[in-house]
Amino acid sequence: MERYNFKAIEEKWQTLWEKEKTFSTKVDKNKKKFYCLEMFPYPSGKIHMGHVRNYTIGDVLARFKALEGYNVLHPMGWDSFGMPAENAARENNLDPKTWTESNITKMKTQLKKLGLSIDWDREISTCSEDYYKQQQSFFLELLEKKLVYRKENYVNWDPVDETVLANEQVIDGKGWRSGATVERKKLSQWFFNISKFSQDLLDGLDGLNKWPNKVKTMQKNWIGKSFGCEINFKIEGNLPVNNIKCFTTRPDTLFGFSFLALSVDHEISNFYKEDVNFLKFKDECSKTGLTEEAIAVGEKIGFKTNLMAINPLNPNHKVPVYFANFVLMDYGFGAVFGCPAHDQRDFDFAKKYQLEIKTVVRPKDKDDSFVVNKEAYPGPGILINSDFLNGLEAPNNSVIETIKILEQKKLGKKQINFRLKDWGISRQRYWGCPIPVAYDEDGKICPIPKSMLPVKLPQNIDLNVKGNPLDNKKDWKEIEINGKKLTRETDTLDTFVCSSWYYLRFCSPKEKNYGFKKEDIDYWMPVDQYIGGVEHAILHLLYSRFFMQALSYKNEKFNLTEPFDGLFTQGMVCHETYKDPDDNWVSPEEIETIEGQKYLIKDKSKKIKIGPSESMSKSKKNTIDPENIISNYGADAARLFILSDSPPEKDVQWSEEGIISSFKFIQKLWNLNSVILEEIKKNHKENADEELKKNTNIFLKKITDNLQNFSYNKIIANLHEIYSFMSKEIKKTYKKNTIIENYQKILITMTPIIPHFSYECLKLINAKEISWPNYDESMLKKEIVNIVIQINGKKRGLLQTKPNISEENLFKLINKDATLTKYLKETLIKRKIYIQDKLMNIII
RNA sequence: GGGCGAAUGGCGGAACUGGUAGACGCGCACGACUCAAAAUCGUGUUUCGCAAGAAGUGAGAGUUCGAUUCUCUCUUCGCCCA
Repeated sequence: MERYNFKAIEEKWQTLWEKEKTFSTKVDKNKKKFYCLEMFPYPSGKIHMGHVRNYTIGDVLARFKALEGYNVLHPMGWDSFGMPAENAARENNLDPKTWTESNITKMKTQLKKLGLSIDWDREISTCSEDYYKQQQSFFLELLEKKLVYRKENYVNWDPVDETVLANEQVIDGKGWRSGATVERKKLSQWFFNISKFSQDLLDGLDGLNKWPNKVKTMQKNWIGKSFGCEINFKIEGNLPVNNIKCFTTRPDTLFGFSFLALSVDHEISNFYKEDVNFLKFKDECSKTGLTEEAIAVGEKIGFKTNLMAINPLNPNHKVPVYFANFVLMDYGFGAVFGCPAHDQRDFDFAKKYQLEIKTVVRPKDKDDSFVVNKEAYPGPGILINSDFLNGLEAPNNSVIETIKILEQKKLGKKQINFRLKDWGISRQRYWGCPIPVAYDEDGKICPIPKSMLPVKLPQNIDLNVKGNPLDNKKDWKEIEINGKKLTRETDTLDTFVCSSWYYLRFCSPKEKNYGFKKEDIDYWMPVDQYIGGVEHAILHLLYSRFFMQALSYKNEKFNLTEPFDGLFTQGMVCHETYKDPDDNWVSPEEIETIEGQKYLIKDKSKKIKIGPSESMSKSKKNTIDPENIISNYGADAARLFILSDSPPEKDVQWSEEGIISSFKFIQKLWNLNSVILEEIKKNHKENADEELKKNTNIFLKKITDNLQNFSYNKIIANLHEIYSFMSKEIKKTYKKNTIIENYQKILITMTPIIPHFSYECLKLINAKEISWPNYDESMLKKEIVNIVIQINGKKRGLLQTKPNISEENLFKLINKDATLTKYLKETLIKRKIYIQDKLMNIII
């Protein structure tokens, strides 16, 4: 038998699809649309297994929907701005554009080898002038609507490289490249006013029924709506300070108040500018780190002021005011009131500075003598030691009641607080979308006129200068508009901005006048199924949702609030990790297996230690190159395996055995195909029986259901089952038409998974019109059912009968069955439970 | 510390709304083909037991005629937030 030549066949079909533009799409109002989108890749130069998984999952869906008759939009593009290009360019002494574009070419070739049903005519790249021109125009639109603004903000500053670092570039407080200690520096930055939409973004989640709950919860927590109270504390002391405002979610614990804590950046710190001790303390704070996480694990330290804060509910109660490292300027007003008994941070702080710890909430199952001593009690309960608040149920009632009282006395007011902060979009880098504004001599913002867009990135840039390369490019920076001398903004936009609207661009990739065309959006949007990694569950998805809100805001023509109707988050691709005897990571390619033991190929005296399977990463050397896999086993085998071992939402373990097994399975299917082709030629006159039709029908139901539920791993099991059935069944004699008809249906269901192979086989049987085969509901009815017979809940036998047998008749059958009657002899039957066609449980 | 989720053979994983636990695959064992090996095909494979049978879905309880599935407590692991 001829071996399946995957190389020739895969290439043949890929060429054909490309030549005939099989997957190119147009708006067609007579057809129902389906927009299938996978998160577009960063063009690093090589695809990795994560891409293979992501795009295979999407492709299965896109192909399935197309066969079902939908007009499917399945595009691909490149998230092509960003730092790696700048770093690579610096290292290799070329420019980011060249590097990026050559990577795109390489990756496109690799992706095409996967046989994806992508409309490449719609390809977009965010670093193209064509794309960022439209982005700049959106920026100006948002600027007009006052959804973009400038403010001073702290950044991570690398004093050696003179550059701003992203949080992940700060490693142990040091710059990732220079190694210099990172400073906090105040810089004027651009912001999107995302917090304006906090409530809308929260409410929108309720309508997203096809999103995983997990992601919705994560977004909800990120937005972090909290209900509380703004309290204005009266202050006494040696400074001209009368009041300090603070926000709290627990005003009901005010009687347990024992200090007021301020952020070191609080405006009151201005009075301590010259205080050496305070400056020392401030320095100490920045050493322990100012991220919320560092604070939670680190020691709580404070700096005592001479101020006293007055408890608004009890004017005789005065407590000291501290600066404390665990208070952030970002939260509330940069001031919190401390109630040590019911907050662990406050508790730790109070212990350290010997402040009062007064219990004001008792758990419901304790009495009023309950006292907090070893650790704070943050749980629910009843208020105690709180004068007129005593007896209230905490926190629900007590918070509401306390706020009422504070409002009546004009000491505070109800407030909703959101954790979500405005989105800082300024980046001091070259390889990003230029922000289309300039400044006049007074520093006034002058938007670049739309007719002058795009503001192009300058070429021949020196990336080795300190700081932002654009800032050093004088001939670019200094411009003249309408005779006025201006200086360009040198910040570029965060790349998250590019990915916040790319799905709109796919609808109208070539539109010149605007980011998209209304009629295209009206037809294609929203994305019906968005597929990508869960690592983007918060930022990218939230930013995209915000972008829709922002574009729709005060816009009569465009009104789309949720971009992604369905969301699917796939799991990671993992692989075993290997180490040599000296504990160095070893890649799978450096290993040889001899009699079940793994050895280093270079030095076979060295035995390999097998570590746990972990997500593929270069640092652990457990990556597998998809290009090698495709050239050794073919795209179909790769697709088959990446889907087969685990449900798509969970992690999958890549293994040599697994890919080989998938490769072999395709060969088996090919052999079966040859047998079937022979059988068709024989032209039998009679049909063996109805088994083939019936089983094909059952198979169709299973596979259709599994496709709809993203149970792609079960589809592979279905394929194995139908293979095994067919290879036995084909030995019987069937009429030519019966074989072709059923086999064709089976082949069609295989096209989403292993398209090259299936289309080749379909061609060999001369299949013409290819659409998703429906199954016949009436044929699914069983003629014989297996009924489980349990005695006292234990399975004791299995009876085969026709469906719908009555309880009496079934019992008669049981009484004829010797293996069952032996359990029933001379005992009283107390009860019989009969589940139609499934089970009878006899209680004795 | 908080939130969410998970735990099933040697391994990856099935089991629809509570109703035959272990589909399908990997691995392993045996057999066929072969001088032999590889490849391929076939058979078997939860554990204990010769068998009849018994036990069995992280641990412990509960609800139920019946629990992998529902409830509670605990353990471990993962992810996110802090």
